[in-house]
Amino acid sequence: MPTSPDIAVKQRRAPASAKAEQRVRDILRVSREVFAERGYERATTIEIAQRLGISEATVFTYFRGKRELCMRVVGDWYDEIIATVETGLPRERPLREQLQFLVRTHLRLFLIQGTDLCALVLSEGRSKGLELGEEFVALQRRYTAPLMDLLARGQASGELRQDIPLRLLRSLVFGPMEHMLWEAIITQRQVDIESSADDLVALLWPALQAPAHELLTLRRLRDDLQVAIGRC
Amino acid sequence: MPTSPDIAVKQRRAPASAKAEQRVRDILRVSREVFAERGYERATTIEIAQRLGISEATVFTYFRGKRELCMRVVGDWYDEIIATVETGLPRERPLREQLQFLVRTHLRLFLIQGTDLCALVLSEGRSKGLELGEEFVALQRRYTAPLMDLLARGQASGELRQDIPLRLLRSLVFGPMEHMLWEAIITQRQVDIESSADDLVALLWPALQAPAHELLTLRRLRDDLQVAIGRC
DNA sequence: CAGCTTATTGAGTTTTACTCAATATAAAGG
DNA sequence: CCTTTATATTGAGTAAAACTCAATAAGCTG
Repeated sequence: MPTSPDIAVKQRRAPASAKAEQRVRDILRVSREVFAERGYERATTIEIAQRLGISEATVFTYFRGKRELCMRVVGDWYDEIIATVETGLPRERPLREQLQFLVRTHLRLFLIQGTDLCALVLSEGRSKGLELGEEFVALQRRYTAPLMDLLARGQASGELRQDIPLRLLRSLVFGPMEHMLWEAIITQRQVDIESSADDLVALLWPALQAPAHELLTLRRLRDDLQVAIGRC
Repeated sequence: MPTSPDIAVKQRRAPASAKAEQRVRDILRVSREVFAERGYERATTIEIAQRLGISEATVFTYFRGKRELCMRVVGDWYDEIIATVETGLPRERPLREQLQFLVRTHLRLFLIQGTDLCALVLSEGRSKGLELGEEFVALQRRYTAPLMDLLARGQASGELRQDIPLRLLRSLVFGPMEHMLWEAIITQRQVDIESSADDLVALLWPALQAPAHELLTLRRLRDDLQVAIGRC
């Protein structure tokens, strides 16, 4: 359960003692359940407290408020995903495989957890992002870092097209994934994760690749050949 | 200000008289302003009432509640976008231009309106979609219909690849657009709409096209040639 | 055990969505 | 013009939920 201090929203009380730390962990654990089950609006601080058998006020001694609590829950979950991606990414393999790993892992983690938390992150992560903008932007940056790195390496090696800003390439990858996830949630459809991921990569790859050098080379070959044949 | 009755959320009181109709329009107009300025959570029914110089209770005689009011606001705005797209789409022009029109119009309408309403639609549209699921799904379907039609025509004519489900192609187009819009909102960056739209289309088009026949043909040519040269 | 720190909470306050019976306004009929 | 009836508006309230705080309990240390 990795908790990165750099994005951690400051709590009301610094959890000095072991007991306090345990409380914080407990509250976060139960909050994740409640937020996932009910969504942000319908989740109540009193329910979180009740499930732990503590007073509502205790929750507020450790967290500034409901919104901040939710951000911590979302942030911690992101951290788990980021860690999984960063450790598992096969950096020595071809770029396309790395992209495939990224997409697969992303979809799998979001959908396996159940669509509940996924919906929370996608919708609440957004609406709340506007208000605690700073922290959310930082989180988002760290979250997209592995992909950005991959894309940058691809551009540097000439394998990926360099005529489009990185930021747009990122949108091209994350946008469809989020759109797919959201669709899976609202239509309640069961999706085949692996094949959807592979389809998506198959679709994205030609768009990301440098506008076909191969094609240009081959065309020139053909034209030369025709000239040569003409001479005969 | 087109209001489509098929997705219109039923109001508390059927607006029989001209006066009632005017009230509904007034409330919707002001609600759009307030929701855009404040977002869903921070918008209050009392502020909407105050701006109109009426009692808060009046709002509730015409609308079942805050959520429903917000859905009407969002729905009406979507209707305007849908109407603009449907009337302006140049169906006789090449497919690529039609796609370009779609993307440009979409980005322009979302960003020109100011990012406020855009943020409301993107974030609240989502979180609230879960609860009033039915109507939202229907709205979404109508909203994506012009693109779906375009894609279907392209697949039928063989211009667009047929080995990927339509639904995924849709995600490929809408996903990045929403991602771009969202990024524009949270980073407060001013984007050049036209050039971003064109970049995006340039990026999407090769992905949507049928996997290059030309390329395959040329590769075969090259290989044959190498064999022939080997024989000499 | 005394004294100090830390943790917990009961009893509030405030805000806000939402209700409803009562009142004001407009329309229709004679 | 007055009465009746339908429609429109609202003041006064309820309920729920986030959040506060002074007071109390628990834990630790010398």
